[in-house]
Amino acid sequence: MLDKKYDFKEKEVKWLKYWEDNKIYEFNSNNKKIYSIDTPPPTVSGKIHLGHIFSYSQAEMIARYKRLSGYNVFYPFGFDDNGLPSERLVEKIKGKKAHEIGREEFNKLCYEITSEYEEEFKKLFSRLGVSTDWNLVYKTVSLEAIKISQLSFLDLVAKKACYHKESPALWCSECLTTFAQAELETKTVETTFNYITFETKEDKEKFTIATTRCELLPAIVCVFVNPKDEKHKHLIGKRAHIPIIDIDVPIMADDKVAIDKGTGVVMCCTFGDQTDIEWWNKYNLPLKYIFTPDGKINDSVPKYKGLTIKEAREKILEDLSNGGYVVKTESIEHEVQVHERCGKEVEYTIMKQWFIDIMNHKEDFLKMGAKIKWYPKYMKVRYNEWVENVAWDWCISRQRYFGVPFPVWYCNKCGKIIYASKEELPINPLVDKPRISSCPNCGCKEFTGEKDVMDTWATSSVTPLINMRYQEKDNYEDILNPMSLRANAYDIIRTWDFYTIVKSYYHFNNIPWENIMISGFAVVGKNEKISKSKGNSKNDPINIIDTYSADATRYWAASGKLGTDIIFNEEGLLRGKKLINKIWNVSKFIEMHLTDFNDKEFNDFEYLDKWIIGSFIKMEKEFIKNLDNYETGLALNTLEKFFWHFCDNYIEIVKHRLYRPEEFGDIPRYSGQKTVYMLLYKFLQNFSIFLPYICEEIYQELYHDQKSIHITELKELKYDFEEEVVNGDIICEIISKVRGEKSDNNLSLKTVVSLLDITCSDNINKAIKNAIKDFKATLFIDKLKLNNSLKSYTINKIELLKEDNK
RNA sequence: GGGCGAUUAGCUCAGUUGGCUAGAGCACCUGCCUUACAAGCAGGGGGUCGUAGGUUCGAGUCCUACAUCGCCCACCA
Repeated sequence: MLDKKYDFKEKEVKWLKYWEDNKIYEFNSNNKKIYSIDTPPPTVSGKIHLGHIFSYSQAEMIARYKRLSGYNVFYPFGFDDNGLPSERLVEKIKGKKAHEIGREEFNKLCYEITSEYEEEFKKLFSRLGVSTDWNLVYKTVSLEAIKISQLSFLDLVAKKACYHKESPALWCSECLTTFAQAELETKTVETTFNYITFETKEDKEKFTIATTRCELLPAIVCVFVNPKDEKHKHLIGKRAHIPIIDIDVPIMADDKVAIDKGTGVVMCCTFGDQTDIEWWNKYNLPLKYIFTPDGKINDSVPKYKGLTIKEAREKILEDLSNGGYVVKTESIEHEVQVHERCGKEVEYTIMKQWFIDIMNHKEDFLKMGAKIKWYPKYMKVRYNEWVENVAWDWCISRQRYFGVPFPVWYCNKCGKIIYASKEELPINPLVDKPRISSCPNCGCKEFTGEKDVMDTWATSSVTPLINMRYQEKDNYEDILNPMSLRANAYDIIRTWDFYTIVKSYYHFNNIPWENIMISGFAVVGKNEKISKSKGNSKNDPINIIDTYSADATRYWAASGKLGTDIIFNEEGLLRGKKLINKIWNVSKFIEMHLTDFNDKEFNDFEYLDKWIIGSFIKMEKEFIKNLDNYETGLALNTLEKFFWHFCDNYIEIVKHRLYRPEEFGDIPRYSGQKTVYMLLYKFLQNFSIFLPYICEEIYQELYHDQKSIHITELKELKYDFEEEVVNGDIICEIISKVRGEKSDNNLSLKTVVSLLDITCSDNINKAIKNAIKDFKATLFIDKLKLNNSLKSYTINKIELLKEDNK
C-alpha cells in the first residue's frame, strides 16, 4: 500500500540508488533505433547554480521522452575541465597566477581541483534525476579526449584548414593569452573623450584629434584624414607632430575615416583597435609596441615606462593638459570590448599562432546551419548573424598551461613544423620527443615542443567525436554521425554550436546533429542572471532540492517556453509540490479500489469512462506534439491541466460506482476500475518525464511490469470515443453549473437536488441517459426531468433540498 | 546604427495555421471538514491583450509605424 503521505526525502534517495544499481539508464547497443544527445559538458569552474539545473533539465526530459518512445537513448555526460576557466578557478583558490606556480605544479593543481568539483556536479545532477549513462561520462582533460582533440587538429592541418602564422590577434593582459573573437564581450564604461592639439611639422598648422586613449600617443604611426574632407584634406602628405612624445608621423588619406566623427582626424597606432590593424596591413605601416604582455608601458617609452595602461592614460593626459594641448575633455559612456573570462579590456598583439580557417568557408557554415533544425526557429538567426559578422579566423593558441597540447615541435634551426603522427597520440610535445631524429629540412637534431595549448573550445567543439569514441573507429561513427540532438542555452551558439559545426564540416562535410534545442536562462529577479558569484544559500540547488524535492525542482525547470528566460521564484516549486501531492493522493485512491482488480480484455465501458478515455487520447496527442517540438514546458502544461480535470471531475463521478457496486453493479464498477487503472498508468508514464521519482514509487507499487517505469514504452490508447468526448464535456459542464448553484447558495456539494429540469437536444438527451446513474449520483439528484429541444441545452430549474426543507 | 525576442489580470505566465462571452497558477473574496487530497473542493471579483493606424465578415493572433525592456552584433578616432 502507498503511504499516507509521500516522503520525498526517503523515496528520492531510494530510487536514485535503485536506478544506479539496476543500470536503468544504461546505453546498450540493442536493435532499437538510437536517439543521441550531445549535451553541454559543464565548465567545472565554480559553484553549481540554478541556471545549470534549468538548462540541463529540459534536454534531460527529452532524453526520457525518447526513451519512453522506444528509442535506445545515447545520452552521455561530460565535464569540460580544461582551459582558461579552470585555470582561473585555480588561480583564484590559490591566490597566485599560473606562471608564479609553474607549469607542472599548476597543471597538477588543476587536475585535483577540477576533479573535486566534478564529483560535486555529478552528485547534483544525479540527485536531480538526470538519466545519463554515467559509464559514458567523459572529461575534456582525459587522455582520450586529448587524443581526439589532437587527432582533430591533425586532420584539419592535413585538410589545410588549420595553419600556423604570425598574425595580429586579440590579447588579454590579465590572462596573458591570445583569445578568439567569440570570447569578446562588450561592456559599458565611463571615460573621457579628449580633444588634443597636434600641429603639422612643416608649417605648424594646428589641428585637433579626439581620442579616449591618450596612452596610445607614443604608439602612433600615422594620422589619417578622409580625402574628401574639405577642412583637412590639405594636410595630406604633411607630417604630424605628436605633442609630449615629440615625434613626427605621416598624415595620410583613407576613405574609412568618417568626416563627422570626432574631429575627422584619426590617429593610427599599433594597435588600438581593429581598424588600426587593417590600416597597418593596407599601408604597410611600421610596428610600434609600447606595452609589455601584462599591459604596462615598455622600454620603448622611457618616460612612462612601467605604468599600467590606466596609469599611463591619466599621466599622459595630465602632461598634455599641463602643456596646453588639451582643447577640451568630455565625459562619455561608451562600449568597450573585453575578454569574457575576466572582463579586462582587449588589447591586440602579433604572435605566431594556430588558426582555423573561418573566413574562407562562411558560406558553407551557413549552409550547415540551414540543414540543422533549430528549436525555436528564430535562434538560427543568431547563428547566421554571428557567422556573417565573424571577422577573424579562429585563433586556437593560448599561452596557457592547462589545455590540450598541440602535437607539434619546431626545428630549432629552421623552424620547420614537425607534426606528431596519429599513432603517437596523445602526446605532450614538452615531454615527448618527435619520432624523427633530425629535421628533414635542415638536418638539425634539436627540436622545441609547442608551449601553447589549445583553446578550450577547440576541444569542446569535438564533443560529438568524443561521444562517438572517434579514435576507435568502431561503428559509433556511423551511428552517431550526425547525432540526433544538441541542447544548450543561447549564450553559446556562437562558440560551442558554431565551432562544432566548423569541425564537423571539416572532418565529415556533414552536420554534427540533426536538431538543436536552445534554452533560455534562469534569472533571479528582473533580468538578473543567476550567477555563481551571487549564489546565496537560498538559491543553492542542493538546498532547493532538499527543501522542495528533486521532482518539484524539475517541475520548475520544465516551465516556460523554449529559448525564453524564466524567473526563479518559489511559486514554481510550490506548484510542483502541489502537483506531486495530488498525484500521490489520487494514486492512493485508485489503489484503494483496485484490491480486487484483475486486468483483462474489456470493452464494455460506461459512457463517461469512454468520455475520459477519449479526452485523454486527445490530450496526449497535443502533449506529444509539444514534446516533438522540444517544448517541455508546454507539454507539461497540457498534461497537468488535464490531470487536474481528471481528478476534479472524472474521479468525482466514478467514485460512486467504485464504492457501491451493490447499487451500480459489478460491471460498471469494473469499467471504472479498468479506466482508472489504465489512465493512471498513462499519467505516470507521461509525468515520469518530469517527475521521475514519485512516478517510479507509484509505478512500482501498482504496476511494476518492468524493472522501472523509465524503461516502459509509451503506447497510444486505441479507442475511438470522439462522440463521447463531445457530449461528455457537455455533461461535465452541466454538472459544473449545478455545483455552482449549490455554491452560490452556500451549500455543501452533497446537497440533494430535489429536481433538475433540463431542456436539451436529442444528442445530449441520449448522452445523459447513457450516463444517467453517474450523473444523478455525482450531483445527488433526486428527480431529473429531461425535455427535448433542437438547441444545445438549457437548465430550466434547479431545486435544492435545503436543511430547513427537510 | 542593424538584427532578434518580449510587452496579455496585482504577480508569474499560456493563448498553436486569425473564429463563440481572452485562459491558468499565485494573491484576494464567498462558501464547503464531500469515505484520495483543507498542501483540498465548489464558486467569485479583476484584463479597452504596450500605443497608433491598416487588412478582414471577424485581429491578442496578420501588416506598417512608434514606444519601453532584454539579448546579440557593429561602431566606438
